[in-house]
Amino acid sequence: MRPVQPDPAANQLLARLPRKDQQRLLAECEPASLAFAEILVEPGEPIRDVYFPLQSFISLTTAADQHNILEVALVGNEGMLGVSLILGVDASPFHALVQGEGMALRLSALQFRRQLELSTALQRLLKRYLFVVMCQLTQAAACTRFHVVETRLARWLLMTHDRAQSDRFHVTHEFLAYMLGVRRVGVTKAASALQSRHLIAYSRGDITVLDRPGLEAASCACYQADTAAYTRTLGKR
Amino acid sequence: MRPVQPDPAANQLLARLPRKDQQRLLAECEPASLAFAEILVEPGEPIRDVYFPLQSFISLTTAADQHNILEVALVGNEGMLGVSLILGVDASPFHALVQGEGMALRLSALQFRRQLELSTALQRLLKRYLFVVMCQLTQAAACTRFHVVETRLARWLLMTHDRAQSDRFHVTHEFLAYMLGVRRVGVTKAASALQSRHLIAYSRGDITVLDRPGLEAASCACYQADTAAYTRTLGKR
DNA sequence: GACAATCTGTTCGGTAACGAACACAGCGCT
DNA sequence: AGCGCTGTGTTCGTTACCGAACAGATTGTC
Repeated sequence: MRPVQPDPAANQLLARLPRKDQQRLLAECEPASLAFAEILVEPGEPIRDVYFPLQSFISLTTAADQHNILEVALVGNEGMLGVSLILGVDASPFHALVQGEGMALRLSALQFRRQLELSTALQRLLKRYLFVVMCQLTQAAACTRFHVVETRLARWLLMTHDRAQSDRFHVTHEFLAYMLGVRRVGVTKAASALQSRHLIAYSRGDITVLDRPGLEAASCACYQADTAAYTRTLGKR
Repeated sequence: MRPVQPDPAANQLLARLPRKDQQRLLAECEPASLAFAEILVEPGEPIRDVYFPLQSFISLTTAADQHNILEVALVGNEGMLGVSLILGVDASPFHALVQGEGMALRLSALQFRRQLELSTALQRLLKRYLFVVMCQLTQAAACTRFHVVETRLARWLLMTHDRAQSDRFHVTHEFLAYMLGVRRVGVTKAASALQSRHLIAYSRGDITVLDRPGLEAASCACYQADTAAYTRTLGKR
């Protein structure tokens, strides 16, 4: 199914690099297959590798305390994991957990730093991406505070839909509850509401997006705000 | 009361710069007196000036929608306003609103960018500070989600206490409610709980911290997490 | 001293979450 | 066929917060 030699343009950040810088970076990258629920980084721990997701996508989460977890951002083929390295800090503020399995391009922290020194275009691009991540963190804080589970769920599904590059993906209510920082019961209620409106369908962890525009209408403006920040800072394509 | 020629070391970031870089930067700075409730930046708008607070401090807020506002970070003499410029983006993800009036050192965006080019030490320092801000945003998201008003209020008071450099500062319940994203009634209830435990005293907008250790015990671990992230990434003093 | 403005305290009914527990249904395994 | 695991649905009582409204208390102004 998957290309043996992954297409670099499958990652939107890489695709935005000038040919020369792109090739130099790709020469150092190795394809990595990310398994579901794999933990790539833990906060405090030094970042060993950075990842440019192709079909995979990764949740960034934080813990308020032992049992209270919250997803604060999602990284798919539009971004990268390990941006904090460009700030000269080799730690991560988040947990990083594979949400959607698939391929990514991997680079050691050392190699990555060397590539950064060699390419001002790469620096420039990733700094701008980091700005987008900051916008997303900010948005996440406000959204989580003010919006009800159902609209937050709709938003989450949209974000995942974008990154899964498929109308179907695998997530249980239990897992969603974990990401949204609510009880499983709350997710079940919200999800069945969306289902009864024929926006999604699900069964035993398989979620299908049926009506994308409807889902956008059911979500809060935070989704639009995120994508707008992305295109505004990084440009249209 | 205030020094005519402000002491640069009153800002902890500036104090961390090597003598030479510090002097070059200070030569370009002009002292600015920030008035309460002054708006320094709005999201989307280009950043005209950056500020290094001395005794003043500034709230960074975001809006989920028209009437739902939330503070996501606080900038005092330990930080600066306008960090996003180091990412090569001259927009801000937040509103910036003066919380505590007082002096700050101001620099135009243009001058600031020039200083950045001249000083790798400044770059290095501010990148690390930006990392700290990311940690704070993350923490804010989780704290806002999971912790009750009373502990969040305690945390807010501690953060402000640090930056006000005084046991007393002026904030009404109304304003606090705005920052914490809750109703004024909720703040009144939480505040009177803290007061009845003799941790704080207040009257018509004047809040006095009576028992700092007690307040720390009443707040969530998020406060410690924030300060820990700061000292961990920027070093002890 | 009267008045207005600001700040704080209290009340009401309503709601969206919470924790805990249990019921059941689909699926794979032997 | 029977069993167990995983995922979903539902219920119970409880809690923290909501919006709205009003009451009192302090302060500054004329």
